[in-house]
Amino acid sequence: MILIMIAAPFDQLPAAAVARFTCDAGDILFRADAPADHLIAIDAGQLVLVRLSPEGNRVMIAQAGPGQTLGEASLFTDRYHYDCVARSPASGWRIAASAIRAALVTDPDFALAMVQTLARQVRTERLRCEIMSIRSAEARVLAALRAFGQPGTLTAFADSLGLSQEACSRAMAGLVRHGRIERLGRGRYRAIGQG
Amino acid sequence: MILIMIAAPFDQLPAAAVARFTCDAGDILFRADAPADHLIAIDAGQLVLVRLSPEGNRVMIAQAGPGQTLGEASLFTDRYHYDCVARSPASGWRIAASAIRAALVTDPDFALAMVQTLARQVRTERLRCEIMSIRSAEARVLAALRAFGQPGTLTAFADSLGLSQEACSRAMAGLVRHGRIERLGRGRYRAIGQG
DNA sequence: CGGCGATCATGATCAGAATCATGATCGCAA
DNA sequence: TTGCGATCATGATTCTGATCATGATCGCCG
Repeated sequence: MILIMIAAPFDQLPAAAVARFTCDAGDILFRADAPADHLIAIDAGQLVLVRLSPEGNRVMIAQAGPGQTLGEASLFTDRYHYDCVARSPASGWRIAASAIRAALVTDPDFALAMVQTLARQVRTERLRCEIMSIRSAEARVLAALRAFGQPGTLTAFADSLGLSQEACSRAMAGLVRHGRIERLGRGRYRAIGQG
Repeated sequence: MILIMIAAPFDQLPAAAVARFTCDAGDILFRADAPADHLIAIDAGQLVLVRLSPEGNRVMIAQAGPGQTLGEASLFTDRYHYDCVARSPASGWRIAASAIRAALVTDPDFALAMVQTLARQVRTERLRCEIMSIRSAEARVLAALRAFGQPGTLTAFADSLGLSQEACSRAMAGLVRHGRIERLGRGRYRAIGQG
């Protein structure tokens, strides 16, 4: 038998509240305007939230990988506000929003852990907003590398910063020249002195 | 007697857990490495979190205004990691972290309200990120006006979008010309068909 | 009322990012 | 191994927004 652990705080929920999923790149986990009845915890792969801007452009809201969750807002709204799409083959858990709401009022430990998870998410999103308000491409890329590292491809990284792939690539090259970051390989970079 | 309401969910806490504060621009609400024993709910003004970068520059981590909270990390860590500084005259409440932790495990309604508040903040910040990734100044301003309206001055609005004041003003003028938004007065605009 | 600082509007110029174009490199699969 | 599509790197050009400069308008207070 294979045991696959589900990440905190959802390991405290009854087994009936969670369902395993696996998917391929391009699969849609949920769509905007669909009933928001579950959130998603990722074990492997990369998922992204995308939304169409009024002009019809696809805009990335967030990208998440192993250990992260998407769709927390579904707990208190009745419809999703964005599409959740797999960027690569991925697996994880769908967690019933109703079970989470129930556990919040009956399980103090779960409530504490849930608040902690959400507080971290707020902090991360605020940080992303501040980074995106940095004008210079090099400074923005450096700040993002220090804060989050480079989770996926260079193109996806550029998207998440509101930069074109070319501007991001050039900024990386400049930062390497100035000794602020190191190049791990083609399209893979890391801030100096970080894991 | 003057009654000043404290925002949900903190209105459910005992009175001893909250303390009113007012401060001037530049005042420091808490410092990095100080004991993290409270979080801050803002009634008026703008507060920012700043940290020193490896180069020694002051880097803004987050900014928050009326209705938002700062310092949620105090719930789970024993020291602050950033300075909290007032960018303008501000007022609000200091809320004891210990009281929040206690209420989370003893008061199911409070736990629900707290999670709801945080989930909404996550959604709002994600929306901000989405809007900031819109390239065109006019499209970005239009999206922000539709999503949030224009809360304060034009300059502050421009800042929150990562635009210069001049670019924002020009974008507003262009949107008015194209009939997408209406001008309520000098420096005050609104998306067509919104309150 | 008149003065003054803050905010907004707008023109001119410039820097830098987007875009277009092209070649290099990688990963995967036949 | 070879071929091919995806990704990355980089040059050339365009164009948008930042910046600088200036004037207009507003709110406030004496």
